[in-house]
Amino acid sequence: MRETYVLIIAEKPKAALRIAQALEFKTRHTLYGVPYWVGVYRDRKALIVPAAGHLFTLKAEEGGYPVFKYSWAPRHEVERNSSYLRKFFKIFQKLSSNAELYVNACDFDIEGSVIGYMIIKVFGDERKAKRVKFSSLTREELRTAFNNPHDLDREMIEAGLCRHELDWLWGINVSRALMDIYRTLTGRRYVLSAGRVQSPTLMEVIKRQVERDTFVPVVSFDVEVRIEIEGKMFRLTNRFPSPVSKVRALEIAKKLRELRRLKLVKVETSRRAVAPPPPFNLPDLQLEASRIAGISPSETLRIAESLYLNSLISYPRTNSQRLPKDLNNKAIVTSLSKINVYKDHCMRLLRRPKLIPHNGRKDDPAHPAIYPTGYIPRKKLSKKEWIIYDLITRRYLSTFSDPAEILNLKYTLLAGEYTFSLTGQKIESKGWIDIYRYVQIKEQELPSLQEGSALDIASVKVVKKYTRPPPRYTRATLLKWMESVNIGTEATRADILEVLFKRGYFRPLGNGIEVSTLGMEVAAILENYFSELISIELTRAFEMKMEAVRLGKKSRSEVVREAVSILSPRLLRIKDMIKEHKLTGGKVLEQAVGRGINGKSCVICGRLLHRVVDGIPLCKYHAKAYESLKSAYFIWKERSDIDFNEYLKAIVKNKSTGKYVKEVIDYLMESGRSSTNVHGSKT
DNA sequence: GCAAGGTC
Repeated sequence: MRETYVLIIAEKPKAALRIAQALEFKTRHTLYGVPYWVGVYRDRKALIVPAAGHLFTLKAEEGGYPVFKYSWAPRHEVERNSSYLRKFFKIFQKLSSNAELYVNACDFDIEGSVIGYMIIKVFGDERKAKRVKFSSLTREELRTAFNNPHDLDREMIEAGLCRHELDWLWGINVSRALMDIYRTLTGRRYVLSAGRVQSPTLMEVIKRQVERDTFVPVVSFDVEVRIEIEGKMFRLTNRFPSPVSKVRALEIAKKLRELRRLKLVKVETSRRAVAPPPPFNLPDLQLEASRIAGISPSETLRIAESLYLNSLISYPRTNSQRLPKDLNNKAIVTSLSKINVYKDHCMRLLRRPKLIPHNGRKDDPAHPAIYPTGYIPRKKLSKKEWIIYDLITRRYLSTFSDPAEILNLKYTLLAGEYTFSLTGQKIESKGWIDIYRYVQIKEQELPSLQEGSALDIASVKVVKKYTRPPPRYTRATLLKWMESVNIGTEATRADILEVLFKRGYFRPLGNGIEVSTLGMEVAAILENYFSELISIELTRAFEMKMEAVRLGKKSRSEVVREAVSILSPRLLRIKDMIKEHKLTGGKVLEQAVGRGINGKSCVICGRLLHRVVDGIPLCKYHAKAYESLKSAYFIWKERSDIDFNEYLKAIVKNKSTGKYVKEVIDYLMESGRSSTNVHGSKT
């Protein structure tokens, strides 16, 4: 009889190594190029074999849509660029035949449950399977987990399978429907897509873009007072409510000019300590790499991945801002001191009795914050690899460093009933900023003045200010938004953004993102026919259903049936619409994507008519722009008393004015409506 | 070909 053994399934090679170390499995073998470890577990021979994430995926059983038939298939057979998975598939195929027991030791989350379960289901025996549960890969936790193996976590597996199925059902069906619509409209095949994460992200960027494009800057007036001390001019900060209107601002300016002098009524100094930032999690790293070096989030992940595979940094796909408790920071810092640029700072740190990191709040059950391993790069890193490595290392070193000490000096000045302040700021000790030098603290030195002294007002100016639209999204800020609403994961967000570019929904515009006409049209279809898919609420609903499945309160098939019952009629409705479009040679689909049709279009852009405002037929964007234009005029008039025509002229040349607003103004001017006060009375 | 989720 052949010797049998326990087969321990790890999620990835790195985890397999850590488990092997914790369980003291000393023998390392390789099969098909995949490492595995042999040792003794609970008095039995055991093997620890790694997967590489999901080895199986869902595959459609038929073309067309609605499609509700799918099955699990090996990923290397289904997906392009997944051939590296073949060797992992083969090692489980080979080593499963003599296994007497299977232990799923993948990360303790729903995906880990699925990764291990699918291997057991395909190659092994579900009846002879156990699950170990640990939330970090530390020796103590792993040993405890392996000493307390649980039965297979059925509900968790069901929840995981359910997540896969729901994402697949929505994603594949809606994508296929979109492609069908565009093939009918244009006669050409485009790859289009929609999904639980990508579609709400598209909508968010559109929302912001429409806000910007329909934005009308609002004017306000303020006074600016300057004083001159020792030949230098200083602008004072007003400590009284802004006058807002032109009349009021002129009044205040006049009074201040008459008063001519200010009295220094209070001198305050204060010291502020700015604590070092926490070590990086992936979103923070992506944001900083973008801010400092202009590297996109997906490229940052790719580079971090390669640094990780070369053992230079720890696991990068983490949301944690906390370093592991048992990390030997002294050894790492000692090692980093061999790299010239870090030498001095490392030496300073090493003189301390203890290195205590300034950990952040965010945590991740599976992995700690990103840190350099102390391993010195053997080959020369590429320029960008070095930037990322350097960022991570400096951030890591800074987190043990002293706070930055900032000295503030504040003067409070009085002229009549008006209070002003003037503040200076000086860095007294740089602390962590010395090593993490990407943080700028503005310094302003003030001449020293005595309380009670009188100062001449050098100038009083009435200034015009305008409100500004919210900024355009960039890859980095959009990634941060996804994180804030909790859609996608550390590993997938950046890739999903790239998908939106690849589909042609997004285009780069400067540093920012612009949504294309195609993106807007796809969004229109989603809004009209699959409204659930465009809000993050679908994710929330998924989460609640997963939770119900995980608690055994609902079955997977029940949840899947619900999804099918929502999707099915809508998909059929799309099919009907396409049929009707073809039959009538009609405009059905044009309307569905928001394009105007005969007698129902915007006079400005030709998009689908939304509303007739003041006798002008407008699409939803120009209608919104027109409304903003009208309501902002009330405020403008109150603050600066100009007529509508002057107002339009001022708005049209303001660079914050949205493009739809400018188009509305052009239309009003050309059609001769601008001289008519939109509120009814002639100007 | 289409999702989102793991990881090389």
